Order: sequence, then C-alpha cells, then structure tokens
Amino acid sequence: MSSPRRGRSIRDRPAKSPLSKEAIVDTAVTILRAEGLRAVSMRRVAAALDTAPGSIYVYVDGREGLLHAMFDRVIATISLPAPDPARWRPQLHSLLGRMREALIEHPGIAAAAMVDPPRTQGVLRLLENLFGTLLAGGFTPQDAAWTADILSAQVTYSAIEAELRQTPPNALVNHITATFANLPADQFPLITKHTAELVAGDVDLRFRFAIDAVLDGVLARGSARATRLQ
Amino acid sequence: MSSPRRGRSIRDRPAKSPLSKEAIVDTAVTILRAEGLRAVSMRRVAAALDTAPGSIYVYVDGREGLLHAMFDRVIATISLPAPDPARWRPQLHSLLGRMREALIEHPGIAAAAMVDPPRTQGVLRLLENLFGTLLAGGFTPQDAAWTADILSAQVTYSAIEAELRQTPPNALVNHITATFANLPADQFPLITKHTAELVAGDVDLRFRFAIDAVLDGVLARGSARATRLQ
DNA sequence: GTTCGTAGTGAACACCGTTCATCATGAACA
DNA sequence: TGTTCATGATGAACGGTGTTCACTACGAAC
Repeated sequence: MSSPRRGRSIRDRPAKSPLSKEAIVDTAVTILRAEGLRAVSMRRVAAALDTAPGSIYVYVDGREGLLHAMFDRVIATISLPAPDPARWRPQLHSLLGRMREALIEHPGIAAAAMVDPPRTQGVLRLLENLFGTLLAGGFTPQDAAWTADILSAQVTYSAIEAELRQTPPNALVNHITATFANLPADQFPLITKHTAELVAGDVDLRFRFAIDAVLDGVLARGSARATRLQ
Repeated sequence: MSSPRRGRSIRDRPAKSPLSKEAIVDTAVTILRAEGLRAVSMRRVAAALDTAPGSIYVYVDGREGLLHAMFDRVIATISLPAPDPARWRPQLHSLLGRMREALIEHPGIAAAAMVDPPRTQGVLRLLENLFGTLLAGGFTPQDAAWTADILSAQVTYSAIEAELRQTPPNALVNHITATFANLPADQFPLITKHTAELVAGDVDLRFRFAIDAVLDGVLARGSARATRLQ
C-alpha cells in the first residue's frame, strides 16, 4: 500500500504536532473566546486539532476536566502584583477588575467554573494574592479568608451579569425597565415606584459598589468586635 | 382498524389528563428534586408525562424556558412576611435563608438560573419583598436596589457551595485541607500558613457572615455619605 | 352527521460525551 | 540492519441530547 490510503494524503499534514494537554486547552480557549462555551465540545476541539474525539481523553479528564483546565488557564493570565499595605484597596479593585475582565472575555467560563470550582495551580496563585492583599489591608486571617470567598462570588456574579448585557449595550436595561413599568402597581408597589434605582448604574459602578460595601462591612464588623473585646 | 394499534391499549390510560404548563413544570421539578438537574431532559419530562418530547414545546419555550419556569416555581414557594422596620435584619436573614434552602433542595437550579436570571412573577414577588425589607431597614432606595443584587449573588453562591458539600458532609473540606497542606510553602506561604482559616466555618456560618458584612458595609458607607453631606 | 381546527405524535435531524477494539508508528533492542 | 513491541492515534459505535415538523386523531361546533 504505497498509495495514499486516506482521503487526506500524507503530504497534507507532513509534520503533525503531537497532542498535548497544553495544545488541547489552547485550542479550547480559542474556540471559547470566539464562539462561546456552547461551541466548546469535545468533538469541536478534536476537529480543530485535526484528530479524533477519543484522542483528547488521554490528556484531559472528560469535558469537566477540560473546563477546569480552561478556567485555570484563563485565571493564570491575570497579573498579580505584590500586595502593598499602603495601596491595598486600589490594588484589590484592580485585581478583581482584571479577574472580571478575564472572565468576561471568555463567556460562559465563569458560570461553568462556579458549579465546581477547581483547585488548580493558577486559581491558587490568585487566591494567594487575593488573600495576601486582604491581609495587607489589615484584615485578620479569618476575615480575609471569608472575604476572599465573598469577593470571588461578586466577581463571578458580576462577570455573568456583564456577559448578559454586552450585546447590545442597553437593550436588556430597556427591556427590564419596560417590564418593571408594566407591572401591576398594587402587587408590586415598590418595584414600580423605584424602577429607576433598580436598573440604575452600569455594571462597573455596581461592581465597585459591591466590593467597597463588602470591604467596609467586614472592616466595620471587625472594629466593632475589637471594641467589644476591649 | 378496531384492534389496539399501539403496544399500549386505550384502556391503559382511560382519562389522560391534558398537558399544561403547570403539569410540565411540576413534573420537571419533581425530577429535579429526586435526581438533579442532569436528569431533567425534555425527553425525560415527556416520558414522565407519558407524552412525546415535541408536545412539551407547545407549553414551554425550549429547555431554557422550562428551567426559567422551574426556577420561578421554586422561588414562588418561599413565604414572604410583610417587612417590619423593627425586625428587618432577622427578617432578612430568615428570608435569604429560606431562599437558600429552596435552592439547595433543587440542586442545579441555582447555577442554571444564574446564567440568565428570569424576570417572572415569582422572582419579582421575592424582589419586591427583599427590596421592601431593605427599605424597612432604612436603606435608601438606591442602596436597597444595589444591595438586593449583592445579596442575591451571595444566596446563589452559597447555595451552589452548599450543594457541593452536602454529600458527604466533610469529604470536600478534608480534601481541600489536604490539597492546601501539600502545597509548596515557598510558592503559597499564606495558603499553607492559614489553611485552617481558609476552610473554617460551615456554610451556614459563612453565609451569615457574608450577609451581615454586606449590610453593615452598605450602612457604613451610607452614614459616611450622610456625614459628608452634613 | 359532517366539518374543521387544535393539539398530540413520533420520526427524523444534527448534534453531544464517552468508550474501546484496532492499528500504525517510532523507538528500543538484537 | 532487521525485528519486536508498546505507546498513542483512530474512528466507529453506543446511548443519549434539544429541537423541528409533517401527519393524524379527536372533540367540539355547526
């Protein structure tokens, strides 16, 4: 059998680079950014790598494992400056903002990761930095630990919210406003009365508000605790 | 053709109740509670109702519409006491606790709803009550609106976290503890040093901490703003 | 008794994740 | 250099999934 035995001749693909977990995750993330999470199927990733679906399973533990690896990859791209006690709050806003942007740029990965958050290298690097920045801000270790958790929730939630609103910018707000306005005022007196406040603020503003509220709340409770202990 | 033309004779099912959105959502929620979200497929719901998959699409807008309706149904079961300015904070804890329990009892629905939160009757009833309770607590409408959003995020997040931990109770904590303990101390000095704090507290405790932190934070910022304006 | 519109049917389409027997290829060894 | 051998790619197959649609049976209205 010296003739080309498949439709695709040898010359088409003279030096096919071997599969690797890195190449698979790279390809998957590329598809994710371009076409969203629904397009990231095992078959689609395999096709993009010009290989068979089954081949992927050697390097990655099913679709869930692939998603974990993708999430880790996305998180790992976030730059992590050393915590500075003099600038911890702006540092925190900046860090959480970069997290949020990274998640928004990869639509769907935030929701997917929330269901079963991985404890991988990149994620832990970020936790180390987030936790360290809170400690630099004077938080007790216990407060810092729990606050890191709360902030993660806010970042994820905000990223999902921002994904929803991004195309087109104001259509969703208009739609919600219309929905609220048309509600029966006797059943929903507060929503109809305060529709403006309920839809007010772009996602960035609400995001900053949430973070500052959480930080100040934990600090307030901490100092209250400290006062009580005096 | 007077003989039974299908395997299932007419007598098997003499008075088949007609399909309805309510019956479909009921059945779907039952499957959800018993077997989790993965089991809630259009075909499975149809089979439980002894009908064809296609029939469901008349009453429900695809799987996504079904999930929205299911979420609304779950939220609608939550009892909503009238906001009382004298007891607003315990009322809020109780309300958010019931939300969380309802979500946990229907595993997966929290995550599914987060991706694209519905604006349906039951959800708006809850928003009206949550918003009203915050107003009863002296929040400004704007603060109340944004805080309601933050608290929703915390409830959802906490519910997902609780779902993960529920079977078996301590296995996940032990696993995370072990993971953290085996981390290289030079790369992760803070995580390895403060593993105890990072995994401390059951989900309920962390949940209450998060809520109080958010409430106190918004209140603290509000009074700071008020002071500034004096 | 007949018509007619509505709603249920189930087959079909195009996917999905996952598994596994088979086989080619390149490296190690004789 | 020739041969073995195992590693890893292959692709078919299994049992699902959401969704659509031509068809048909049925019950109500005329």
